[in-house]
Amino acid sequence: MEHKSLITELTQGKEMAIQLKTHLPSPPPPGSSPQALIFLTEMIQSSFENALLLLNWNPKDPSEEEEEPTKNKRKNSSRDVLLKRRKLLPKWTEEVKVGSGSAAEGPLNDGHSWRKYGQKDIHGANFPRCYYRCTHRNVRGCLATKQVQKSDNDPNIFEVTYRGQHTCNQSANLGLISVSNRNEIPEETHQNQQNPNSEILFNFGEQQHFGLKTEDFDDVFPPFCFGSETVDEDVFLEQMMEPGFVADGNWSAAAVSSATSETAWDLSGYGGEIQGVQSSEQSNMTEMVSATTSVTNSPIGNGDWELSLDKIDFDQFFHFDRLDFIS
DNA sequence: GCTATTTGACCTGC
DNA sequence: GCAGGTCAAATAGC
Repeated sequence: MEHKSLITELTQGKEMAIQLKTHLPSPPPPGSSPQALIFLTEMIQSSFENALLLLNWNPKDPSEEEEEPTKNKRKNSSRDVLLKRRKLLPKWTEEVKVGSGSAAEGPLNDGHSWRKYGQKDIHGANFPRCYYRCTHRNVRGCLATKQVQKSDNDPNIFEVTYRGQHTCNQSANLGLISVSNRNEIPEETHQNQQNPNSEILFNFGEQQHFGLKTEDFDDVFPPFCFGSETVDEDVFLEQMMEPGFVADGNWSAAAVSSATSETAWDLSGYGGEIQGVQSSEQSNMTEMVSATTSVTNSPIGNGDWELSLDKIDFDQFFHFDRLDFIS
């Protein structure tokens, strides 16, 4: 009953977010970019959708418990729904290079706790693919999964495909994240020409909302924790709306930059063994993940902004999939 | 005893 | 029919 009311409320919230998007002023208010407004409304909508997803998933849903246990649980319709939802989850790929002699056979510690649930020999691949899901899946309904497979070309390289966002709010102890302004990186440097100190690149496949092929950096930028404090999302949203935050394309740098020229990726989560990561196609996000940092063009690239960022923990549903939004 | 891993079976999409 | 992805019972490790 309570559960149902909650779903009703969330559904209404989602619908209102959709309506809000349709009522966005055109042209946008001074100082605001249309992309930013659309992005925000979609963020709101996304949050509601994820909340609904979590509620529907709840394994303790009485309606599910009442179901007669059948021999073949895979026929369960709720399970089918879950599988369909899972298919729609954002997906991206990283290539992680590990040092020789490392314990890389494991799930590659990326700050989240994973539980292996399967391994499969892949046709045409020299190495099997391992399947991991979030340890907190049963407890918190976190649908995040990842697949780890050794590269055929280089056994030291693991292709890690993430799917879904962590809804368990695990705190990945990744530290500073430095991101460069895509506008400041020559096109030819978008791939494999990142700062050698921070060679973690990404492959973002599948879904595109705004064009940029990444959906979720929750793992890549695990919940965007800058410091130990929790997010003040309002502060972030408010500042994100500042003129120039989006319009000049510096938002990403400002949002996740430590404003330092040093490599800011704290890869200790990978056991400190990451030596480099290679990117393949569609690395639209590679420009966002660079050691090179420059936010000088951005009004938020000042000390005050950095200070406020110390408290920012990006919303777990924050989607960096807005190319138009960035450009 | 609890938790994680292994592995064969099952399901789904192409 | 095949390949990829997931489930879940069996097993191992603590």
